[in-house]
Amino acid sequence: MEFNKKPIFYKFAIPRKKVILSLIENETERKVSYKKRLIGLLKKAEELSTLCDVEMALIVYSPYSDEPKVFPNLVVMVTKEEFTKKRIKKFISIDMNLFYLNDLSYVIKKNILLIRKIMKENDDDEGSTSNVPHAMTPQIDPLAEIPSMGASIPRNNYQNSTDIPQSPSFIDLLNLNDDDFVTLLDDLSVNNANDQDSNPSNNK
Amino acid sequence: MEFNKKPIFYKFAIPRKKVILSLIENETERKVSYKKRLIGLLKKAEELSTLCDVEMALIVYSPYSDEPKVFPNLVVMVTKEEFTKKRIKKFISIDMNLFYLNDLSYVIKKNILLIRKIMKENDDDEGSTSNVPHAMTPQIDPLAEIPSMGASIPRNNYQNSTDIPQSPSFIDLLNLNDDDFVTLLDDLSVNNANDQDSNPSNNK
DNA sequence: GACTATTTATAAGG
DNA sequence: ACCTTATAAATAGTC
Repeated sequence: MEFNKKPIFYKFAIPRKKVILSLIENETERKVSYKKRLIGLLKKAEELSTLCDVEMALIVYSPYSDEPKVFPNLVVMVTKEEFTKKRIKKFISIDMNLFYLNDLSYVIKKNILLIRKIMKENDDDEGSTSNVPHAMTPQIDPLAEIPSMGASIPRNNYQNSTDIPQSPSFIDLLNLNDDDFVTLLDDLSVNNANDQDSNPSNNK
Repeated sequence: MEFNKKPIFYKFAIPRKKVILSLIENETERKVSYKKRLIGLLKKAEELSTLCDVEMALIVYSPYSDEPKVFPNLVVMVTKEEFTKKRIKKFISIDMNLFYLNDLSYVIKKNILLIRKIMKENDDDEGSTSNVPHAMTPQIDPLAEIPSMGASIPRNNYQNSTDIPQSPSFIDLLNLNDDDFVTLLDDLSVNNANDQDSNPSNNK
């Protein structure tokens, strides 16, 4: 609490009531509480977003306004693909952060599923015009744990590094220009991929 | 704070640092903070939803999990139409609340815009097959202030009332069965309706 | 995961 | 509706 304000003492500023988690019956009280708590919620959302570098969308519909309150200010429908694109770009150019491997694993799994789907369609058509050679057939289960590369990639502070010694093919995968990258994600038509965390330490 | 726990004193439980609103550089610290603050944010969201009876959607994408954290638990894309449908049903069956008139004004404006749009299309086609007679042409600007009926409708506690004495045509409008009601909203194809609050006291 | 000192949010009153 | 303050609630740092 700040002490640089004038110390006027109010006789009855005594909110000692614990918050009871049920609808506030009084309408005026409810609207006042809504306004205060909306500000608080938006602040908390902004703090989480800033402090922990996560993407989020918050939409609040109230009877007090025609238009919903939206965070962030731009109405963006945040999808996992959009989030992952942003994050991996950040990951490539700024810092090699082990936690981000979860995002990469997401992309890899999505792409394996896509390849599988294309191959299955070709098999169903008895097709020979596949743009995915059968030789590429993955012998691993796309839903199985993808071996974490984190343990073998030491923490480093390379900026825009193109010559990280470990896992060159892995880096090749990341070394995409923007168009390639967008294509990589945007072509994904596999939904409900039944994703599971490949990192057991991840919290759901 | 609870006092029914054993009073063990920790020598260094001293979080006297003010929160600095910038990315937490230390990764472990960041993840710990994320977990705590996510719980806090979800709690705040639930409280606001319960206490003030608003609809909301919260989606948080983090690098710590493949799947986003979503509130409420069911992934529902909350639209103004969905929100308004729920709220007006509540409004009709539970309580005549002046604040909800804002929602009704939203529906009315949307429908006026729809009628206008249909008429305009018919005019463009020089059509004679309109399902909206030209006699219904509204002479009012749909974006103009819709007169608030709040002032003339006294607070009442009628339950499922079908004979509220005031504004019978207004009540007729509300007296829809579920199918009619869904149709009323679902047929709306007018987007970007440039809505404005009809009630000056509404906060944006 | 647990705990607590402190900061932060907010209910009630002006 | 905005300002203030006392208290409740959240959480940073530590074990």
